[in-house]
Amino acid sequence: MSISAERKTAAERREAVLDAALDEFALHGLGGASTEAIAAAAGISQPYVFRLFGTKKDLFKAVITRCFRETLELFQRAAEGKRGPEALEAMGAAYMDEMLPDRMRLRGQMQAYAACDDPEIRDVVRNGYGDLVAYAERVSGAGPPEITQFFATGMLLNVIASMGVQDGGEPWASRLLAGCEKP
Amino acid sequence: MSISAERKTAAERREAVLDAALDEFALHGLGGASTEAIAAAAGISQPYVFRLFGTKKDLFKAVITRCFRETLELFQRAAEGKRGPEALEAMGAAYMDEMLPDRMRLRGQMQAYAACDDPEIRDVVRNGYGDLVAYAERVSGAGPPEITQFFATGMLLNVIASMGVQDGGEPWASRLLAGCEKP
DNA sequence: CGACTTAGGTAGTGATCACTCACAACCAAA
DNA sequence: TTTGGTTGTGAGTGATCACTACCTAAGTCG
Repeated sequence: MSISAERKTAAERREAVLDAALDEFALHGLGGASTEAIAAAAGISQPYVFRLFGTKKDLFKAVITRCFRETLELFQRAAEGKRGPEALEAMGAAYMDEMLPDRMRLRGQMQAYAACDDPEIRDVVRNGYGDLVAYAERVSGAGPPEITQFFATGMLLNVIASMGVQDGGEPWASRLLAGCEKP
Repeated sequence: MSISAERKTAAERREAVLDAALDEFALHGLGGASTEAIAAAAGISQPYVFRLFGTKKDLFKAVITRCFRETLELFQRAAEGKRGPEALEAMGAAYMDEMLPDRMRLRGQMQAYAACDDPEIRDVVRNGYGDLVAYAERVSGAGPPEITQFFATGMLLNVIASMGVQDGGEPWASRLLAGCEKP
């Protein structure tokens, strides 16, 4: 090491790389992201990124896997002790409060959907999203119309946030957002 | 030219490049797309792509601009002569029939949302999407709850198609799709 | 036939890319 | 103190990248 920075466990480094990679992938996508930039942001050398994750695509998969897992945990925390429609409502509120403000996570999610042409990535996304749907169905006991509406609204919110029109600048966006509240 | 292929007008070449670029961008994103591949698919040399469009990003913007315009035209054709809720319904049906099967257009759309960190691209996407919303509101006369549901459902369909789970392979996806039909 | 515009190519630019290899420094246990 | 696993880097590798400078051939019009 250059000046002998402190040694950390590989697990800690992996977390740091995942954090840095989320930002880089979120901003530039799988193809546009630079492993050099990820390494620099994580505070390690670029070869060590490959030592820890093997491949850029593998790193991407690890990032979105963690992302989906954290979203599922967010849902679980929000719905804890609740059942039926109010569980769904709590999950939606938690999503709006904690997920939507996190621009990097949001963009990272969009990059994951966009990269679904690759079969390996598609599998990760499928599993992650499927788990979210399964959990929502199970904890709420709701059927197609409500569950679909729940996830459709979430998807629209993602895109609105991606476009950055959630701050009242565009009247049509404000109207779309108003329609997201349950009647 | 190598063997003297036929000369075309610049406008024709531009269309060919836009077609090729849609595929390439849809599959690999803005950062991951190769102008070399686009040129090859369009049947011209790579420098001529730059002569016609200036920059890779400019080409990307041109692709998504055309994409949004064609979607708007699809809506207009579907809603022709109709007003109120049945206009919205016709637009939704047209979207499912003509847009969803076109995987490249779908993925291209997702790539556009994903690339919205760039302000120039964000502007194009904002305008394109805003036009769609404005038209839907105007022709249907509907307010926030219906319009929001319309676009939220469309967004969910895009993602389901991106994940490739619309063919009945995943039960949870089939349930989500079932919820997309109007009650 | 020239003169001018437009369509299109060849050849190359430096930069950046993901990824590899060999090696070094640290730490723990025998 | 040696030994061996773990953490980490320096220095490259060829490939590919977006983009440019310059040239040529084809149509068009006098």
